[in-house]
Amino acid sequence: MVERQRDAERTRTELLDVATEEFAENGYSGARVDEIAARTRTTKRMIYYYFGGKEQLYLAVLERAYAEIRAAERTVDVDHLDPVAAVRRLAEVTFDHHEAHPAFIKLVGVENAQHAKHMNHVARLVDLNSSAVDLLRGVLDRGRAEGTFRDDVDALDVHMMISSFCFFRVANRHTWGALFDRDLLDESRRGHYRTMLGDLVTGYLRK
Amino acid sequence: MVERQRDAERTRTELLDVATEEFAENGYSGARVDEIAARTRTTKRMIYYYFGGKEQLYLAVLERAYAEIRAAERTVDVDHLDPVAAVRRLAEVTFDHHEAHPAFIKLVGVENAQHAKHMNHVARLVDLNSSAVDLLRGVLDRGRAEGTFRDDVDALDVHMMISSFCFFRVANRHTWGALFDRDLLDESRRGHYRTMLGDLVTGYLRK
DNA sequence: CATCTAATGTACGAACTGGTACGTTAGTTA
DNA sequence: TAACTAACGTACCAGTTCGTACATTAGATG
Repeated sequence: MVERQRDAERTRTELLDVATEEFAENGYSGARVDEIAARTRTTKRMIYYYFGGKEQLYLAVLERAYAEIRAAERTVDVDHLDPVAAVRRLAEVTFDHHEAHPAFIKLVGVENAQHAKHMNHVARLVDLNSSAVDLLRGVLDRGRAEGTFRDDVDALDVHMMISSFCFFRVANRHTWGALFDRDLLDESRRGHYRTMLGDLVTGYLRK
Repeated sequence: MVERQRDAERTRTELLDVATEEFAENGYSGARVDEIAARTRTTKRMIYYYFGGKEQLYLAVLERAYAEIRAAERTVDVDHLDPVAAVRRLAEVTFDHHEAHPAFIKLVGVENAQHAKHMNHVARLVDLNSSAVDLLRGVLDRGRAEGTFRDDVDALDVHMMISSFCFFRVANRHTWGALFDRDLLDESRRGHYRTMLGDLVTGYLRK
């Protein structure tokens, strides 16, 4: 055995990284504690030392995944764009995020499969997410005041419209490949789908 | 022990019914063969007798679930409607189907989690599904010829647009309930979302 | 440099879980 | 009604998997 080096932070982070992949790929019950440990430079013992157990590790993974994606979203500056362009920009950012974070999408699926029972224990997640919708709500208000947007639309509905398109494309990639012989993530169609989403949303919003 | 009655068909069907729920609810690895058997009037032995094993049982479940939903779709008659109304009708049928078959939606998620590796062994599924898109393609052609629809739209893309909205609403119900305190399946919002989808799709298609 | 503790490694057990060997019986058929 | 087979039940095994008891050590602290 090579002489070990101690680095609590590194060990914790490494466990989280590997666990994220493992849980995303295999689901909660499908994920193997031994497998996670084997793919790190530490041992299974450390999962229990740092997190307490499989479930708490999963919780930590989930929290970090959401925190990362919402933090990135908040960096978007839409105030200098006109409402139509701003909505399109937000849709594009969501589109790009989903594509860049397949593990996150899978974790959302895993959590829904469990009726979001773990999520309820992480109050911080609610704040994180509602702030993302607030951004969109502001743009919609601006568009309404300006007269460009219809005034019967709800921000959360628009957020769902955008999310569903982006989510589906990543989440159902494999069944679509098998059933329709179409790779929804094929690079050559990326621009097409990105534009399509923008058209869809702005088309729906316009008076 | 009560005297047993023999009924091969009933036993098979009962196993499939229970297995559908079990796999949908717990995923492939999360599903328990013992649990499935316990919830039927027969024993675990019969799973191996009729299907061969856990994996083949899952395959049978998947195939039947897709067959059911596509069969229902084919009953829709759109030829007597004008293209716009026909598209709206197709969207509504898909919407209703997704809502009425949550187990099916979950199975799609489960299968994607496994990179659709089982689906590839069921050639029949491909035919089933492509025929559903053919129906839509016909309507789009008609609308184009008529001059109502734009002529740069692909039927598969429209199908995805519709599916993603319907799928998301059911699949991500729980995380949305937790994060945004909104029950996407709440009965009071059902009509709203159904209309919204129709508006969205027809709005996108119109010239 | 002696001491102490956070951090780490090893070995193992108890429960679970998919699968099977083997025996039994309901209902059909000659 | 005797013989036969599809249908079914019981008991058990072997591998897996989460979790833990216990031993060890790197590096900080005084």
